[in-house]
Amino acid sequence: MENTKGFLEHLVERLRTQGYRLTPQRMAILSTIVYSHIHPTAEEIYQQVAADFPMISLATVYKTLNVLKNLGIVAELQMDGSSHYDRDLTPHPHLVCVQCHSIADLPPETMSKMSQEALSTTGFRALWYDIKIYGLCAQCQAQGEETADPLMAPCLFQSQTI
Amino acid sequence: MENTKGFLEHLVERLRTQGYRLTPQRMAILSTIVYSHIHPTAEEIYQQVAADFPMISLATVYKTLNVLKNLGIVAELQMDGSSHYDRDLTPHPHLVCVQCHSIADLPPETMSKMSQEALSTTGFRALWYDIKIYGLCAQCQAQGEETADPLMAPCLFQSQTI
DNA sequence: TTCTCTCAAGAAAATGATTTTCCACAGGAC
DNA sequence: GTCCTGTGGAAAATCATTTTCTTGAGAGAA
Repeated sequence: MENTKGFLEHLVERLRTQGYRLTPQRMAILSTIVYSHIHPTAEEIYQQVAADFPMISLATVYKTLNVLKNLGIVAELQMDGSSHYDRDLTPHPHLVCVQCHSIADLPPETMSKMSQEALSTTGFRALWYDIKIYGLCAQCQAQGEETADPLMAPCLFQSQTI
Repeated sequence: MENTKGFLEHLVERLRTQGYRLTPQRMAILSTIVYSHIHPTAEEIYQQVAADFPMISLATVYKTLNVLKNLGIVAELQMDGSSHYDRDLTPHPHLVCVQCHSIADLPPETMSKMSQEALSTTGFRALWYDIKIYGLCAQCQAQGEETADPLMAPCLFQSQTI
Protein backbone atom coordinates (compact mmCIF):
# COMPACT_ATOMS: atom_id res chain seq x y z
CA MET A 1 0.00 0.00 0.00
CA GLU A 2 1.04 3.59 -0.67
CA ASN A 3 1.61 5.94 2.27
CA THR A 4 -1.10 4.49 4.43
CA LYS A 5 -0.38 6.88 7.27
CA GLY A 6 -1.08 9.95 5.19
CA PHE A 7 -4.12 8.30 3.68
CA LEU A 8 -5.53 7.60 7.12
CA GLU A 9 -4.95 11.20 8.18
CA HIS A 10 -6.77 12.41 5.12
CA LEU A 11 -9.78 10.25 5.96
CA VAL A 12 -9.73 11.45 9.55
CA GLU A 13 -9.76 15.02 8.27
CA ARG A 14 -12.80 14.25 6.12
CA LEU A 15 -14.64 12.88 9.12
CA ARG A 16 -13.87 15.98 11.11
CA THR A 17 -14.81 18.46 8.41
CA GLN A 18 -18.17 16.68 8.02
CA GLY A 19 -18.89 17.53 11.65
CA TYR A 20 -18.23 14.14 13.18
CA ARG A 21 -16.31 13.81 16.40
CA LEU A 22 -13.09 11.94 16.35
CA THR A 23 -13.37 9.40 19.13
CA PRO A 24 -10.75 6.77 19.95
CA GLN A 25 -13.21 4.06 18.91
CA ARG A 26 -13.71 5.64 15.51
CA MET A 27 -9.99 6.05 15.01
CA ALA A 28 -9.45 2.41 15.87
CA ILE A 29 -12.17 1.19 13.52
CA LEU A 30 -11.00 3.36 10.67
CA SER A 31 -7.36 2.39 11.00
CA THR A 32 -8.28 -1.28 11.28
CA ILE A 33 -9.92 -1.06 7.87
CA VAL A 34 -7.19 1.05 6.31
CA TYR A 35 -4.37 -1.19 7.49
CA SER A 36 -6.19 -4.43 6.76
CA HIS A 37 -5.68 -6.32 3.56
CA ILE A 38 -8.40 -8.93 4.04
CA HIS A 39 -11.62 -6.95 3.49
CA PRO A 40 -12.73 -7.56 7.09
CA THR A 41 -16.29 -8.11 8.29
CA ALA A 42 -17.89 -6.07 11.08
CA GLU A 43 -17.24 -8.97 13.43
CA GLU A 44 -13.56 -9.13 12.45
CA ILE A 45 -13.18 -5.40 12.91
CA TYR A 46 -14.86 -5.73 16.28
CA GLN A 47 -12.48 -8.51 17.37
CA GLN A 48 -9.48 -6.49 16.34
CA VAL A 49 -10.61 -3.23 17.94
CA ALA A 50 -11.64 -5.05 21.11
CA ALA A 51 -7.99 -5.90 21.69
CA ASP A 52 -7.43 -2.20 22.47
CA PHE A 53 -10.94 -1.31 23.66
CA PRO A 54 -12.30 -4.30 25.56
CA MET A 55 -15.52 -2.43 26.38
CA ILE A 56 -16.43 -1.60 22.81
CA SER A 57 -19.83 -2.75 21.61
CA LEU A 58 -20.58 -4.40 18.28
CA ALA A 59 -23.33 -1.81 17.83
CA THR A 60 -20.72 0.93 17.93
CA VAL A 61 -18.78 -0.83 15.19
CA TYR A 62 -21.88 -1.05 13.03
CA LYS A 63 -22.85 2.57 13.68
CA THR A 64 -19.37 3.74 12.79
CA LEU A 65 -19.24 1.59 9.68
CA ASN A 66 -22.49 3.17 8.52
CA VAL A 67 -21.09 6.63 9.09
CA LEU A 68 -17.96 5.79 7.12
CA LYS A 69 -19.98 4.18 4.36
CA ASN A 70 -22.36 7.10 4.02
CA LEU A 71 -19.48 9.55 3.87
CA GLY A 72 -17.95 7.47 1.12
CA ILE A 73 -14.89 6.69 3.20
CA VAL A 74 -15.20 2.90 3.06
CA ALA A 75 -17.02 0.62 0.67
CA GLU A 76 -19.35 -2.21 1.65
CA LEU A 77 -18.91 -5.52 -0.10
CA GLN A 78 -21.65 -8.09 0.34
CA MET A 79 -20.61 -11.72 0.36
CA ASP A 80 -23.19 -14.44 0.92
CA GLY A 81 -25.15 -12.90 3.70
CA SER A 82 -22.60 -10.75 5.48
CA SER A 83 -20.81 -7.53 4.69
CA HIS A 84 -17.10 -6.96 4.25
CA TYR A 85 -15.48 -3.54 4.27
CA ASP A 86 -13.00 -2.23 1.76
CA ARG A 87 -10.81 0.85 2.07
CA ASP A 88 -10.60 1.02 -1.72
CA LEU A 89 -13.57 2.93 -3.12
CA THR A 90 -12.70 2.59 -6.76
CA PRO A 91 -15.00 -0.08 -8.20
CA HIS A 92 -12.90 -3.15 -8.94
CA PRO A 93 -13.56 -6.88 -9.37
CA HIS A 94 -12.92 -9.32 -6.52
CA LEU A 95 -11.52 -12.82 -6.70
CA VAL A 96 -13.04 -15.01 -4.00
CA CYS A 97 -11.38 -18.32 -3.19
CA VAL A 98 -14.00 -20.96 -2.38
CA GLN A 99 -11.50 -22.91 -0.29
CA CYS A 100 -9.58 -20.47 1.90
CA HIS A 101 -12.17 -17.67 1.57
CA SER A 102 -9.53 -15.10 0.71
CA ILE A 103 -10.66 -12.06 -1.23
CA ALA A 104 -8.23 -10.54 -3.70
CA ASP A 105 -8.57 -7.44 -5.85
CA LEU A 106 -8.33 -7.13 -9.57
CA PRO A 107 -7.31 -3.82 -11.15
CA PRO A 108 -10.25 -1.57 -12.09
CA GLU A 109 -9.19 -1.31 -15.72
CA THR A 110 -10.19 -4.93 -16.16
CA MET A 111 -13.78 -3.91 -16.29
CA SER A 112 -13.85 -0.83 -18.44
CA LYS A 113 -13.53 -2.45 -21.85
CA MET A 114 -16.23 -4.94 -21.14
CA SER A 115 -18.68 -2.44 -19.72
CA GLN A 116 -18.42 -0.15 -22.69
CA GLU A 117 -18.83 -2.87 -25.28
CA ALA A 118 -21.48 -4.82 -23.46
CA LEU A 119 -23.72 -2.00 -22.39
CA SER A 120 -23.65 0.09 -25.53
CA THR A 121 -26.61 -1.76 -27.03
CA THR A 122 -28.77 -2.00 -23.93
CA GLY A 123 -29.48 1.65 -23.20
CA PHE A 124 -28.52 0.98 -19.59
CA ARG A 125 -26.49 3.70 -17.92
CA ALA A 126 -23.98 2.08 -15.60
CA LEU A 127 -23.02 3.89 -12.42
CA TRP A 128 -21.02 1.30 -10.55
CA TYR A 129 -20.66 -2.43 -10.39
CA ASP A 130 -20.10 -5.38 -8.14
CA ILE A 131 -18.09 -8.23 -9.61
CA LYS A 132 -17.13 -11.37 -7.76
CA ILE A 133 -15.29 -14.18 -9.45
CA TYR A 134 -15.39 -17.41 -7.46
CA GLY A 135 -12.76 -20.08 -7.84
CA LEU A 136 -9.47 -21.32 -6.47
CA CYS A 137 -6.55 -19.06 -5.68
CA ALA A 138 -3.07 -20.07 -6.75
CA GLN A 139 -2.09 -21.36 -3.30
CA CYS A 140 -5.13 -23.56 -2.90
CA GLN A 141 -4.62 -24.99 -6.37
CA ALA A 142 -1.05 -25.84 -5.43
CA GLN A 143 -2.23 -27.61 -2.28
CA GLY A 144 -4.61 -29.74 -4.28
CA GLU A 145 -8.34 -29.33 -4.58
CA GLU A 146 -9.59 -32.38 -2.70
CA THR A 147 -10.61 -30.37 0.32
CA ALA A 148 -13.03 -27.89 -1.22
CA ASP A 149 -15.19 -26.23 1.43
CA PRO A 150 -18.38 -28.27 1.77
CA LEU A 151 -20.25 -25.04 2.46
CA MET A 152 -19.57 -23.99 -1.08
CA ALA A 153 -20.74 -27.30 -2.55
CA PRO A 154 -24.18 -26.02 -3.60
CA CYS A 155 -22.53 -23.26 -5.57
CA LEU A 156 -20.00 -25.54 -7.18
CA PHE A 157 -22.75 -27.90 -8.18
CA GLN A 158 -24.19 -25.50 -10.68
CA SER A 159 -20.94 -24.26 -12.05
CA GLN A 160 -18.85 -24.96 -15.04
CA THR A 161 -15.51 -23.34 -15.67
CA ILE A 162 -16.15 -19.99 -17.27
CA MET B 1 -38.61 -17.57 -23.44
CA GLU B 2 -38.34 -20.80 -25.44
CA ASN B 3 -40.90 -23.54 -24.91
CA THR B 4 -41.36 -22.88 -21.23
CA LYS B 5 -43.89 -25.69 -20.86
CA GLY B 6 -41.46 -28.34 -22.01
CA PHE B 7 -38.71 -26.82 -19.93
CA LEU B 8 -40.86 -26.95 -16.82
CA GLU B 9 -41.70 -30.60 -17.48
CA HIS B 10 -38.04 -31.39 -17.84
CA LEU B 11 -37.28 -29.82 -14.45
CA VAL B 12 -40.18 -31.66 -12.86
CA GLU B 13 -38.77 -34.89 -14.24
CA ARG B 14 -35.38 -34.11 -12.68
CA LEU B 15 -37.00 -33.56 -9.30
CA ARG B 16 -38.78 -36.89 -9.56
CA THR B 17 -35.76 -38.89 -10.68
CA GLN B 18 -33.79 -37.49 -7.74
CA GLY B 19 -36.33 -39.07 -5.42
CA TYR B 20 -38.30 -35.98 -4.47
CA ARG B 21 -42.07 -36.06 -4.31
CA LEU B 22 -43.97 -33.86 -6.63
CA THR B 23 -46.38 -31.93 -4.43
CA PRO B 24 -48.75 -29.23 -5.65
CA GLN B 25 -46.81 -26.69 -3.61
CA ARG B 26 -43.53 -27.62 -5.27
CA MET B 27 -45.10 -27.49 -8.71
CA ALA B 28 -46.49 -24.05 -7.98
CA ILE B 29 -43.17 -22.73 -6.69
CA LEU B 30 -41.21 -24.15 -9.58
CA SER B 31 -43.57 -22.84 -12.22
CA THR B 32 -43.68 -19.43 -10.56
CA ILE B 33 -39.92 -19.16 -11.02
CA VAL B 34 -39.89 -20.58 -14.52
CA TYR B 35 -42.65 -18.30 -15.79
CA SER B 36 -41.36 -15.24 -13.99
CA HIS B 37 -39.17 -12.69 -15.68
CA ILE B 38 -38.37 -10.58 -12.62
CA HIS B 39 -35.94 -12.80 -10.66
CA PRO B 40 -38.39 -13.03 -7.74
CA THR B 41 -37.50 -13.16 -4.04
CA ALA B 42 -38.75 -15.87 -1.69
CA GLU B 43 -41.34 -13.43 -0.42
CA GLU B 44 -42.54 -12.63 -3.94
CA ILE B 45 -42.77 -16.32 -4.79
CA TYR B 46 -44.69 -16.86 -1.58
CA GLN B 47 -47.16 -14.09 -2.41
CA GLN B 48 -47.75 -15.47 -5.87
CA VAL B 49 -48.14 -19.09 -4.77
CA ALA B 50 -50.38 -18.06 -1.88
CA ALA B 51 -52.95 -16.91 -4.44
CA ASP B 52 -53.54 -20.60 -5.26
CA PHE B 53 -52.53 -22.12 -1.91
CA PRO B 54 -53.65 -19.74 0.82
CA MET B 55 -52.40 -22.12 3.53
CA ILE B 56 -48.84 -22.34 2.26
CA SER B 57 -46.10 -21.41 4.69
CA LEU B 58 -43.10 -19.25 3.93
CA ALA B 59 -40.94 -22.01 5.43
CA THR B 60 -42.19 -24.37 2.74
CA VAL B 61 -41.15 -21.88 0.09
CA TYR B 62 -37.67 -21.60 1.57
CA LYS B 63 -37.32 -25.36 1.96
CA THR B 64 -38.36 -25.93 -1.63
CA LEU B 65 -36.05 -23.21 -2.91
CA ASN B 66 -33.15 -24.92 -1.14
CA VAL B 67 -34.05 -28.23 -2.74
CA LEU B 68 -34.21 -26.64 -6.17
CA LYS B 69 -30.97 -24.76 -5.58
CA ASN B 70 -29.09 -27.84 -4.40
CA LEU B 71 -30.30 -29.85 -7.37
CA GLY B 72 -29.04 -27.10 -9.64
CA ILE B 73 -32.54 -26.36 -10.93
CA VAL B 74 -32.63 -22.70 -9.97
CA ALA B 75 -29.86 -20.22 -9.20
CA GLU B 76 -29.70 -17.95 -6.18
CA LEU B 77 -28.84 -14.33 -6.76
CA GLN B 78 -27.96 -12.24 -3.71
CA MET B 79 -28.93 -8.59 -3.82
CA ASP B 80 -28.32 -6.32 -0.82
CA GLY B 81 -29.39 -8.61 1.93
CA SER B 82 -32.01 -10.76 0.27
CA SER B 83 -31.99 -13.54 -2.29
CA HIS B 84 -33.57 -13.57 -5.71
CA TYR B 85 -34.14 -16.70 -7.75
CA ASP B 86 -33.25 -17.18 -11.39
CA ARG B 87 -34.38 -19.99 -13.69
CA ASP B 88 -31.32 -19.38 -15.85
CA LEU B 89 -28.34 -21.32 -14.48
CA THR B 90 -25.81 -20.15 -17.02
CA PRO B 91 -23.62 -17.54 -15.29
CA HIS B 92 -24.47 -14.15 -16.78
CA PRO B 93 -24.17 -10.52 -15.69
CA HIS B 94 -27.16 -8.65 -14.25
CA LEU B 95 -28.15 -5.04 -14.78
CA VAL B 96 -29.80 -3.63 -11.68
CA CYS B 97 -31.74 -0.39 -11.94
CA VAL B 98 -31.28 1.71 -8.81
CA GLN B 99 -34.57 3.47 -9.42
CA CYS B 100 -37.18 0.87 -10.38
CA HIS B 101 -35.19 -2.07 -8.97
CA SER B 102 -35.63 -4.09 -12.12
CA ILE B 103 -33.07 -6.79 -12.82
CA ALA B 104 -32.19 -7.50 -16.43
CA ASP B 105 -29.88 -10.11 -17.90
CA LEU B 106 -26.86 -9.63 -20.08
CA PRO B 107 -25.76 -12.43 -22.43
CA PRO B 108 -23.10 -14.75 -20.93
CA GLU B 109 -20.63 -14.12 -23.76
CA THR B 110 -20.14 -10.63 -22.40
CA MET B 111 -17.94 -12.01 -19.70
CA SER B 112 -15.75 -14.56 -21.39
CA LYS B 113 -13.29 -12.25 -23.07
CA MET B 114 -12.66 -10.28 -19.93
CA SER B 115 -12.27 -13.29 -17.68
CA GLN B 116 -9.66 -14.88 -19.87
CA GLU B 117 -7.61 -11.75 -20.31
CA ALA B 118 -7.90 -10.52 -16.77
CA LEU B 119 -7.25 -13.73 -14.94
CA SER B 120 -4.44 -15.11 -17.05
CA THR B 121 -1.80 -13.33 -14.99
CA THR B 122 -3.25 -13.97 -11.55
CA GLY B 123 -3.03 -17.76 -11.32
CA PHE B 124 -6.63 -17.74 -10.11
CA ARG B 125 -8.81 -20.51 -11.47
CA ALA B 126 -12.29 -19.12 -12.03
CA LEU B 127 -15.25 -21.45 -11.56
CA TRP B 128 -18.16 -19.09 -11.75
CA TYR B 129 -18.94 -15.44 -11.20
CA ASP B 130 -21.45 -12.97 -9.92
CA ILE B 131 -21.64 -9.67 -11.76
CA LYS B 132 -24.05 -6.89 -10.97
CA ILE B 133 -23.96 -3.60 -12.79
CA TYR B 134 -25.91 -0.87 -11.02
CA GLY B 135 -27.31 2.10 -12.84
CA LEU B 136 -30.38 3.40 -14.62
CA CYS B 137 -32.39 1.37 -17.09
CA ALA B 138 -33.50 2.97 -20.34
CA GLN B 139 -37.06 3.63 -19.10
CA CYS B 140 -35.96 5.36 -15.92
CA GLN B 141 -33.52 7.53 -17.83
CA ALA B 142 -36.34 8.56 -20.14
CA GLN B 143 -38.53 9.51 -17.16
CA GLY B 144 -35.81 11.71 -15.77
CA GLU B 145 -33.51 10.94 -12.92
CA GLU B 146 -34.74 13.39 -10.30
CA THR B 147 -36.49 10.70 -8.31
CA ALA B 148 -33.61 8.36 -7.59
CA ASP B 149 -34.44 5.99 -4.78
CA PRO B 150 -33.19 7.54 -1.53
CA LEU B 151 -32.37 4.05 -0.29
CA MET B 152 -29.70 3.84 -2.92
CA ALA B 153 -28.20 7.20 -2.09
CA PRO B 154 -25.31 5.85 0.00
CA CYS B 155 -24.21 3.75 -2.94
CA LEU B 156 -24.56 6.54 -5.46
CA PHE B 157 -22.52 8.77 -3.24
CA GLN B 158 -19.38 6.79 -3.76
CA SER B 159 -19.84 6.16 -7.43
CA GLN B 160 -18.57 7.66 -10.55
CA THR B 161 -19.68 6.57 -14.00
CA ILE B 162 -17.62 3.56 -14.95
C1' DT C 1 -56.71 -53.70 2.77
C1' DT C 2 -53.86 -52.62 6.41
C1' DC C 3 -49.50 -51.58 8.26
C1' DT C 4 -45.28 -49.27 8.04
C1' DC C 5 -42.01 -45.97 6.75
C1' DT C 6 -40.42 -41.92 4.98
C1' DC C 7 -41.05 -37.52 3.17
C1' DA C 8 -43.33 -33.12 3.16
C1' DA C 9 -46.20 -29.20 4.99
C1' DG C 10 -47.22 -25.92 8.35
C1' DA C 11 -46.69 -23.43 12.75
C1' DA C 12 -43.81 -21.67 15.80
C1' DA C 13 -39.42 -21.00 17.72
C1' DA C 14 -34.58 -20.21 16.79
C1' DT C 15 -30.81 -18.06 14.41
C1' DG C 16 -27.54 -14.59 12.91
C1' DA C 17 -26.38 -10.28 11.05
C1' DT C 18 -27.63 -5.78 11.60
C1' DT C 19 -30.29 -1.82 13.42
C1' DT C 20 -32.72 0.71 16.78
C1' DT C 21 -33.82 2.39 21.29
C1' DC C 22 -32.70 4.23 25.42
C1' DC C 23 -29.92 6.25 28.72
C1' DA C 24 -25.83 8.31 30.65
C1' DC C 25 -22.02 10.85 29.62
C1' DA C 26 -18.48 13.84 27.41
C1' DG C 27 -16.86 17.83 24.77
C1' DG C 28 -17.60 22.12 22.67
C1' DA C 29 -20.27 26.51 22.45
C1' DC C 30 -22.04 30.26 25.09
C1' DG D 1 -20.85 26.60 35.00
C1' DT D 2 -24.78 25.50 31.87
C1' DC D 3 -26.77 23.95 27.86
C1' DC D 4 -26.81 21.14 23.73
C1' DT D 5 -25.91 17.90 20.68
C1' DG D 6 -23.32 13.82 19.40
C1' DT D 7 -21.64 9.40 20.99
C1' DG D 8 -20.86 4.85 23.24
C1' DG D 9 -22.73 0.87 25.30
C1' DA D 10 -26.36 -2.53 26.68
C1' DA D 11 -30.25 -4.54 25.53
C1' DA D 12 -34.18 -5.11 22.73
C1' DA D 13 -35.97 -5.16 18.10
C1' DT D 14 -35.82 -6.39 13.25
C1' DC D 15 -35.60 -9.00 9.07
C1' DA D 16 -34.54 -12.77 6.16
C1' DT D 17 -33.83 -17.34 6.64
C1' DT D 18 -33.46 -21.89 8.94
C1' DT D 19 -34.65 -25.31 12.21
C1' DT D 20 -37.63 -27.96 15.12
C1' DC D 21 -41.58 -30.42 16.01
C1' DT D 22 -45.82 -32.44 15.02
C1' DT D 23 -49.21 -34.12 12.02
C1' DG D 24 -50.66 -35.99 7.81
C1' DA D 25 -50.25 -38.08 3.20
C1' DG D 26 -48.40 -41.28 -0.19
C1' DA D 27 -45.71 -45.39 -1.68
C1' DG D 28 -44.61 -49.88 -1.00
C1' DA D 29 -44.70 -54.31 1.65
C1' DA D 30 -47.31 -57.91 3.82
